[in-house]
Amino acid sequence: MNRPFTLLTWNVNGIRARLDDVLSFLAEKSPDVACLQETKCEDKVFPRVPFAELGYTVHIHGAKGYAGVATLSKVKPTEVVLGFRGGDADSACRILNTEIDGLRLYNLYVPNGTALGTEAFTYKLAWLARLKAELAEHCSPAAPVILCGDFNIAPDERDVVDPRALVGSTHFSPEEHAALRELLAFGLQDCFRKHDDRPGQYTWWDYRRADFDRNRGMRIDHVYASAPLYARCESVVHDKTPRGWDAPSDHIPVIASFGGP
DNA sequence: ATGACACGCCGAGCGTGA
Repeated sequence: MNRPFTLLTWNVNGIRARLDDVLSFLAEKSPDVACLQETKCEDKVFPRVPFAELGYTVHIHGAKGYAGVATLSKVKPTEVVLGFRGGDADSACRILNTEIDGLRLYNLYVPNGTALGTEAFTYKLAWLARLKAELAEHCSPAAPVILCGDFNIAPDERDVVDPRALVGSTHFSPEEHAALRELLAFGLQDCFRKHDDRPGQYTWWDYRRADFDRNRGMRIDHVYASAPLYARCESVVHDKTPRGWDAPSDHIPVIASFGGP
């Protein structure tokens, strides 16, 4: 991407349940690339056509009723990899790895982890370690690389309401923080924190207890960039507008803007 | 402390989410 571009990442919590929201948001913001998570549908029923009509090439990696990722781009990708490279297939449909106009873009839906001490939690940590290994083997931090999506980890105390209340809980454990640190040690930086050091800047709020109205959420949707792109990042916006629409996703869209090289 | 919302499974609660 040897020109300015914008990138959207959004956990939509069901693309069919959120189709009108996503289409109107894309039509208004017109990002060059859009990474969607939790599409929750098989590829054969993914609503490709309306996105194509907005000018996007559509790549999807989905499964029935659960998880699923989609990457939409105005420029057609030169490479598309579903899941991890090599080894067993990413049957959970959590990774869509594309190369778009020289940009290596990982659209990620990191496993939830459920609770500390569960198999799902072990899987989450192993999944992050495997991603780190793949980056080390196949990518260079000197190249333009972006990892974005729903990481299901709040990086630090500014990204949660009450750190003490989360002791022993998933999404904010020392183990998850270590796994994220290890992944980012590849050579990636948090684009949001380049521009904003305030606490309480969340991207997800539970539907229950009126948590959105009380701003009781977490910042778990992130855009991480390698040095050459981090330097070009001009803004990262958490757009709360769609959360005010009828029957919204529990996550809001995050839009990162990058200037020219 | 517990439960609280929502989605998609298919036609009712249930698994999952975070």
